[in-house]
Amino acid sequence: METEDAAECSRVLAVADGLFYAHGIQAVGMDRIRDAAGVSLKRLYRCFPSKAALVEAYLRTRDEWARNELSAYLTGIESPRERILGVFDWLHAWAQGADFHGCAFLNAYGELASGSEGVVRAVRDHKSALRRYLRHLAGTTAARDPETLAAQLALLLDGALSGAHVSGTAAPALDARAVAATLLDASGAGRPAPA
Amino acid sequence: METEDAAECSRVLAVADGLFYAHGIQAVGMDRIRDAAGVSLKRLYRCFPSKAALVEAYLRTRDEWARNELSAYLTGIESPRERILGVFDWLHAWAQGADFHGCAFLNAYGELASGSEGVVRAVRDHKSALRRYLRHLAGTTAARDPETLAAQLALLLDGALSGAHVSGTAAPALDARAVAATLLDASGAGRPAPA
DNA sequence: TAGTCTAGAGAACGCACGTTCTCAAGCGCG
DNA sequence: CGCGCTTGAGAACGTGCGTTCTCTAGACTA
Repeated sequence: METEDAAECSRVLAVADGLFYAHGIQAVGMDRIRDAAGVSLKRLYRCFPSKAALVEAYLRTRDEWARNELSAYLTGIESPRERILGVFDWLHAWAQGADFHGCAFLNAYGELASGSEGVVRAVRDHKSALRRYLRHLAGTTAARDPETLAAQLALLLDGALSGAHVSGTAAPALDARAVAATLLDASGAGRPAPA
Repeated sequence: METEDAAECSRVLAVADGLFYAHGIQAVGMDRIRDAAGVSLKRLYRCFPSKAALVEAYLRTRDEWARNELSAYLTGIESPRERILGVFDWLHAWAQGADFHGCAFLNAYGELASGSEGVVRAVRDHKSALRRYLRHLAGTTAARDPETLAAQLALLLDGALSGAHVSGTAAPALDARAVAATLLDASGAGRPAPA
């Protein structure tokens, strides 16, 4: 029953994740989550003591999801340059899906930044984790200044996410890819990584 | 009284603009706007028949404000290249101000996209107007593909706005400026504009 | 079988907020 | 002076929603 509870809570979280991401957090009430998950409110509140707790769990889930998806997508790509460009290919593929609704973190930030300290923390944590990952990727190239390169790539990612979301097309991901290629060319990243 | 009414409505709009932008649209109720503007609810509703109408007026105001500010900032800069880089200098200056809270349109989109057709239209109108302006600036350079350059600059702008908002620093604007410089160098924009 | 404990379904509560209504005060006009 | 119209301030209403409470039905135990 311990494990049953955990499984149920996971299912609730998965349902909430889908609804929050698709329709926004404020637009989805606890009743709707209850109906979609097929549990009673009592059980729902046993899993997550408040909507705020559920929202934070949702953001943690999204963070893990994005990082797992991205690193899985990049697995097997040998060239550092191609791995970085692959970030934008991944985004392009994601943005083409019918279930794409932009960056869950930027959305949550816009909805709840004023009034929820936990959300602000979760968003910043996610962005800095992503930044570290890009820094890591930049470090595998011969770029003269990997830190700056990572900041610029993060910028492109945010811009492409916003642009794709608002415009409803995946084109900004390709624009961002082209910009990244230009940056890599200009940064000296074309040469093999230093020892 | 015609003009008095108009002046009062303008004042209401200015107050609403400040509150909406600083705290978010959902977080600011009509009562708060009434108190801050010092008018009765009746007069408020005479100026704007609903909160939705007020929000749309707010977005139109912001659109005009941003475009006027930007073009004023760029006035007098002769070099096409410097004018484009100036866009990011302007953003950097804006983002350093205490009253900076990111892009009003991206914020509104995140808050209200699901459930307000008018907001979606206003956001897209603003973004495409900005895009046309960047396209115009790109056209004054010798860039081989001004359309693509404009798309890339728009991307940088969105990314820098998001990044500056979430991080609470103006640094992303400078990152974006550096990327823009690299793009201009790579696009052939350094040469004088073609006849 | 009788008693007790649990869980589920949904009603109920409290609050926030957009919008409308009430009521009284002020002011022009016959 | 007296009548009606407008205005302002705030109460009131309806709704939505997060959270809690109630009531009933079933299961387990002695």
